[in-house]
Amino acid sequence: MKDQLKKRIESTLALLISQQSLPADISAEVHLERTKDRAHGDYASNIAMVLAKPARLNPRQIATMIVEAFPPHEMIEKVEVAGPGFINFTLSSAARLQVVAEVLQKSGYYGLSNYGKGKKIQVEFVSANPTGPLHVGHGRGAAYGSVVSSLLSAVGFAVHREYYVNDAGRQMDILTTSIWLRYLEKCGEQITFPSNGYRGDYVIEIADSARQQFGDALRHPASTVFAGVTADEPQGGDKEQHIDALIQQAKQLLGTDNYRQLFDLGLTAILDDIRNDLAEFGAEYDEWFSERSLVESGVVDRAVEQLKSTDFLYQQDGAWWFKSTEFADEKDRVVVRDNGQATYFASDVAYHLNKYQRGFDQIIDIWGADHHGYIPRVNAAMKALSQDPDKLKVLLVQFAALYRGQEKISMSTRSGEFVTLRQLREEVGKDAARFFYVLRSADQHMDFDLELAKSQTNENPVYYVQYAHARICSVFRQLADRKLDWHEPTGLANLALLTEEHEQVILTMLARYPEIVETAAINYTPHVLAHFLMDLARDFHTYYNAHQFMVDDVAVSQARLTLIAAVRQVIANGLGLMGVSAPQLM
RNA sequence: GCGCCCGUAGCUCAGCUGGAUAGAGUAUCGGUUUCCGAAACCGAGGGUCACAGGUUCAAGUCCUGUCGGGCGCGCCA
Repeated sequence: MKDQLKKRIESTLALLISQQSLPADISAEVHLERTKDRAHGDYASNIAMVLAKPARLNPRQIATMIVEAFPPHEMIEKVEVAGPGFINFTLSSAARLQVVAEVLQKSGYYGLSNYGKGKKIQVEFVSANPTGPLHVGHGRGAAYGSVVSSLLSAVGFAVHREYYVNDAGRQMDILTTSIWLRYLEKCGEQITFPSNGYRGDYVIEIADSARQQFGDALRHPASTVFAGVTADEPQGGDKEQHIDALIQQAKQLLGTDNYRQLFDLGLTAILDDIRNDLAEFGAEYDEWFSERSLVESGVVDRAVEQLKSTDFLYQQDGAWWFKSTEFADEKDRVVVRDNGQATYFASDVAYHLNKYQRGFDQIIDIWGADHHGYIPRVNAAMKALSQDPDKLKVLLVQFAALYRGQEKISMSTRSGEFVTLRQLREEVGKDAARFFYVLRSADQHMDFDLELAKSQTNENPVYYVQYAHARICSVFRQLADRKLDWHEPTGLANLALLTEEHEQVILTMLARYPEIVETAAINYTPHVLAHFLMDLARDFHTYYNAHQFMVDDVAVSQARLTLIAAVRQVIANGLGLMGVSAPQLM
């Protein structure tokens, strides 16, 4: 409808120019938008005001010319000039009503489109280090990433959801060492746990299973373990050096095979937990991509070699540096350390190069806002490797500050003092948690009040939307109880009886839904959908309170039932995209 | 110091990429149930869109500066 209108405006303009009513040398893109106020019709265009200056005419004068020359159309009831020079279009009743039949006919498919034309798009999200359970901070990325993926899929992209598993590197060594030290405690050794180790209870649980699996086979006397290890921070030493020394001890005393087995035990336990957690949260993945696989298959080394061949890599102080300042980064970055070890950045370059090579048309990374400083160097590396920088889009999700009432909760994985995503789900429920996370735009800092989210009352907007759905279901149950019937064809045939203001508002909302899905998908703004659903629910509740659906006039009754059946469908579709359930009873 | 995200009602936030009288929820106050679910609805009060300039028919929205908040700036990951 909108596109048809646009074309008609454009051809009207062309007509006016050919009649020399307007100068020939003017041009502007016709912009058409939904009106905020129903008094302004359904659509409005500002084209007359945009053309006023180049045409050297009064905007209202231009608008009047367009309106008078505008060809009549059965779908358009009236076209009029308003305000400073807007052209308002009011749709005919028939045009407004047709959405009901469309919704019911397409049912679960209503709102889907082929905007993306099957283009391959990869969405990588969460990708938290497998060094501990996911916490509520990761929850926001999980909810956001999964809804963005669903939206993109809904508008016709072939979406590939991926989790990058950082299963190589120092953090994993710290985890492995932490597990080992807890294991030694289980064996009866007296251990002073390093201040930089992972302290969560889950480490102790993994140590328990290590004990079951290995018995005392990995046991070494504490005196041997700590022999020659530099002091920890509380003892006046450096905590980083201390933990590094302990890692070396672990590798040496355990030997390669045992160390690797312990490493894998921890990795598997935590990764299984994360997988399970995300699945229960409704965040599904197509692929779990291992960093270690990149390293071990030599892909990282090849990427480094490839960089070396570009003139953007140079050697200094024994290390290899990437000249990212050539691409607007603030400083150059080390790719290979003086000890010959590739940096994390190197594997990230390799990983992103790999994404390009897999042939995605669009690559989306969803990162926590704390990684924003990382964007320029990744972009720089891709440019240096002659990849199209426009294909890569990094979306940042701002932090969710956690509150319990007025009190701010500090979060730290190392110390083990954090609220896990699992705890949150258990307390709040999946539906409320997802809706709450996605309610705010991602680039907005958000205060997540656990007390508020926990409260299973009207304070939580998800119930408001779900209630609208359940309420409609309830109407149809009542109908059956009263031995009445909903006959869809009768309803569709009598839609013209929906003349109430509330009904007109709802019709507009139903028609807007596909536009909302598209907007939300293209701009990666799922909160737009959340807000739409709240608005639609409000419009329905208002309607519900103002009018009866089961009235004596069969034609009116059937028409109204048909309308609310369409509302129910759209709410269900929208909640479905958000990964939130649409209950029939609650 | 530099970079990124912000600053809108008492509080939490929208504001459709520049449009018409800046909106919701919540909180406060007042009302609605012999009637399909009151987890709902209706009404009222509440604003210098941080501040100052600029761009134009039009600025909460764009540009510059100032102030304030969050985050990041390692041969860590």
